Amino acid sequence: MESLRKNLLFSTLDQQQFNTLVEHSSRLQVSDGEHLFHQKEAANYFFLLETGSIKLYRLSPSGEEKVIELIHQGQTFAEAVMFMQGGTYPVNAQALSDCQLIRIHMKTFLKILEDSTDNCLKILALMSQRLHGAIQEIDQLSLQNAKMRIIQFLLRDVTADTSTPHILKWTTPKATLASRLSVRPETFSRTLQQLSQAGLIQVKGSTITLLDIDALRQYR
Amino acid sequence: MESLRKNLLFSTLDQQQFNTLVEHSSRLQVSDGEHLFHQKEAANYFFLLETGSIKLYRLSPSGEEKVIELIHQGQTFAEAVMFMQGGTYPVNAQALSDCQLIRIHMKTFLKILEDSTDNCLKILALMSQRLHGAIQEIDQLSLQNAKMRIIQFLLRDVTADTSTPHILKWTTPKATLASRLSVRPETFSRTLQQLSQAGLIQVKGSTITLLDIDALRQYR
DNA sequence: GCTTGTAATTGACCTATATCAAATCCTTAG
DNA sequence: CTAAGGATTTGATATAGGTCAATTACAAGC
Repeated sequence: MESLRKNLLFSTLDQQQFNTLVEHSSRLQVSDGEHLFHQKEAANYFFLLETGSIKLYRLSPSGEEKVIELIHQGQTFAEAVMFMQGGTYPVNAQALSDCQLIRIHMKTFLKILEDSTDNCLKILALMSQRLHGAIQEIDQLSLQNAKMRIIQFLLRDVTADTSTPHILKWTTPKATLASRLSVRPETFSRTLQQLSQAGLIQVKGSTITLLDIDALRQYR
Repeated sequence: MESLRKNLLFSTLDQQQFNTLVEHSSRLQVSDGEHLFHQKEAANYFFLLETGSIKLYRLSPSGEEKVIELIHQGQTFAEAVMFMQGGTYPVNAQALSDCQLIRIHMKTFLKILEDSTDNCLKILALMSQRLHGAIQEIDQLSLQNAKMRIIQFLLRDVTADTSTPHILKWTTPKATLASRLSVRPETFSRTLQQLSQAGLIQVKGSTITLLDIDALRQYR
């Protein structure tokens, strides 16, 4: 349970608290395509993803899927459910590859929180970060158009260094990324095409090279 | 500071904590149209709205306004900022009418939280509720079309009772509501028109009568 | 009551993005 | 290597909802 200790969320736990937590946590695997949990299912655990990637999605009344978030290794997810009244998962979680994860017993963790405000505050920070992310998302959906959302996504983890071309490679199917960005795969493809033609990026399968970061920023 | 005591957020404070809080809180008014705070402004206070209504909005790069949330009396807002790294408001807050509110000193409240996990957990519950709301919002924006969002909005506080026509009246300018719902005022107007023609609702100025709630539900 | 300014509606038109279908490309199993 | 099946791209077309402009309704002050 090394990876637990390393996670920021648990960093303020004292040794005893940590041991209790470990006792009530277990490692589990899900294979590519399998579901970890479904929307509206009673929630007793939240998770830390050790390896692999997971998509959290919802279904519209008409049955189409919208990816709410992509989880990558090292991230925890579904902790917010701990504090919600219903106590059911608000999304579906499906593995995008073989995954290894640790599931953490909510009740146990809650008990620990009750003992120490330090931990409480830590998790509060996390939650407000999530909330802020969500607000960000809302205004991207409502104020930005598809092209801008896509560019934003491309620029996501570009740091200050704007001169060197930046290479990014993705492992997630394009259709999934498209859903995350709330566009159709066709539109996603066409937009990359466009940017490519404009000389801003270069697409090679699932490897994208950002050629002109400043120009992309301009756009966004 | 009666209204503070009544608010769920502060319900678990003991007398001493409450007094401390009151000492560091003050009542203030903003008149119709005035701003309470702006986006990116350093945040030292969060608020409880006693009377009136407030809109929280953001501006797109191109300067257009998107209403993120409408605050009504009795609600607290901007508490999440307390736990955020930057410590600046992520939205603008503007009064939609003359407002009376209480501003609460974040640092003080944080100190109190540090003393008692009860309060921490309470606010965690609130935050996860907010987060859940935001997720709800995201999937409404991306999975639902304008008409459905509008209907959803009309049905918002319709309870179980589906037989009696439900009357709702709004005090917020239509353009503001439209922005909240991420549609243009024109579209908002036209959609209401449509629903009206279909015999599902009846529009009289800012008073709407829901004539056929079941049919509306059907739609959504 | 008027008059003036703002808000809401209506109409005509346009565009971004969805949809549907077909053509490629890519990966994997054999 | 080859075949099969899914993923991705490309093309053609449709449409929800945006934009712009004109019109009407409504409220506030005189």
